Amino acid sequence: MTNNEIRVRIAPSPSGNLHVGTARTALFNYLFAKNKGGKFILRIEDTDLERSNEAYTQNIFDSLKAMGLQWDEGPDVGGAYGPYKQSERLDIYTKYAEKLLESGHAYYCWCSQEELEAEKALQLEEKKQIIYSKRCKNLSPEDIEQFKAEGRKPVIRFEIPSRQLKFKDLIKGDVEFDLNLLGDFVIMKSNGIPTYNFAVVADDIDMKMSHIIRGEDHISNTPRQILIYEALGAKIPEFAHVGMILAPDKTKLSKRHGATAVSEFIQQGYLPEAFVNFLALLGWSSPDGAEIMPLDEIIQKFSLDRIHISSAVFEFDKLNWMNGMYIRSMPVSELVERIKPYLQEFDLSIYTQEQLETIINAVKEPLVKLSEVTNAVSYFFGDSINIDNEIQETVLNTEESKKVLTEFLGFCEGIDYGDIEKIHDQLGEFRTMMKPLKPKQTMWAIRAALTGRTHGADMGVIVSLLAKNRVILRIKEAI
RNA sequence: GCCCCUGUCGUCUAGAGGCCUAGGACAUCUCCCUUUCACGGAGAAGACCGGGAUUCGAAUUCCCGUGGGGGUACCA
Repeated sequence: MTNNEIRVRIAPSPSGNLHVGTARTALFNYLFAKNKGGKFILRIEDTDLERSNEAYTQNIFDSLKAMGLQWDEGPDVGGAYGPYKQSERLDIYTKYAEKLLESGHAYYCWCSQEELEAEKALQLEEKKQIIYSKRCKNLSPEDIEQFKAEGRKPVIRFEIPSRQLKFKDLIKGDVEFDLNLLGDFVIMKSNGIPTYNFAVVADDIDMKMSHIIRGEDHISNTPRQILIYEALGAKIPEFAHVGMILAPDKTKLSKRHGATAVSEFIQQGYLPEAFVNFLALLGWSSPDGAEIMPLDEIIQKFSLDRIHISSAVFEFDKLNWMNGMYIRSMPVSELVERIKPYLQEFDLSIYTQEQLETIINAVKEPLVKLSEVTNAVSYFFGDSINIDNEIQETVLNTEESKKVLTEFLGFCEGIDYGDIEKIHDQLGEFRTMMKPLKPKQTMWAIRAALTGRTHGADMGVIVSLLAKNRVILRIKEAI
């Protein structure tokens, strides 16, 4: 392995299902790695004992896999730089913290929560900068004994030097911070668990990350992290901060805006490949302007410099369109398989696989989400159907419709139910027979009687698959 | 409050000083196709946040203002 190998990671915390924002960050990392022949690593950041949950970890695995973002190293597949779960790396952080203590970059702090809050309140009142006072920086041995006697457990704080810090972000460009505005921050909590800012750096060093591609909500953490790299004498990776994904009201995307987890979208009937394609276009654009592209094509075309600098609003219109495109272009046999979970309430055994494919083919056009197929296909099942009042009134109860259906009842006898093309011809004949009624009037009456709807699949398919008995039954019921 | 990031059609975006009469996609509207809905095809409408400055020339550079987002934790 060479020193300039590209290694990137996605490091979600299992305190919720995989969020679309995290998913997009994962995607960008994956695309970057694969485009450069590098490695994509999954690390689970479960140091928040309160909120972390095994079920969420599983959801993260499943969602990432569904999107096709297979990781090269991770908790389940292992790798040379494991373990890949922070809860299994606790001793590593302790060692790094001791190093920082020894080198004088960090110190123990015995302040209680209450003392800290009081300090903050005072600073607020005096309109001063809200910064930790460093009061524990130079404690006498007596003070420390005193604190210990009180049973206090210390945290470890990292000391911020007094200077400016500048770094080059691959997306944002130069970013500069005045470190005098930053307070000495906690790297080890009093319970011996590292804080986020410390653990990420320790892990990213150990796991040899070359690039850190993440959301811009981390941009203000970056100076603290760079300081730790420096203090540890480690190589600083390249940073790339991607704009946030916002809800249509331009606030942070959250539950109250509807689905936020990848798994929810998939459940609703969004195809993972369509979802991934859509996500890629949320902030990134291909050099040739192409929009609908499979993952491997996106990998080929991907580069960090085509990531848009600002945040993006997540709207459903384009996702819906794109999902429809993927549904329509998918081979029917595969589509049927993907659709089956949404057909559980029906007795599929009444049709052959071929017939099922014919049905799906006939109803797939207007589908936006797979879940809509349940309703789209319902009149192909069962004997009788329910017809709602409006259709009954406006379509079936007219004189013309009665006439059409009565005529059609007789006509049904001679239909060749096994041949859809022939049915088209025969329906054509029937329309001619019914002149001067408009073709549309004729067809609507039959469609309404057979399906209870004014729109739906091709009539040839409907008549053929319903077959003689059910066609006659439904026509009779409608008259 | 303070700090950081950011602002092109409703939305996603192209755009790196003249190629911009600002391009594409989705959504919207109109028309065509048609046994319905759709799909598909053709077209329309629609944007550079405001103000200064630099320049022969600015969506593109720089300042100020303003809108939006993020951070300011013993959360990640």
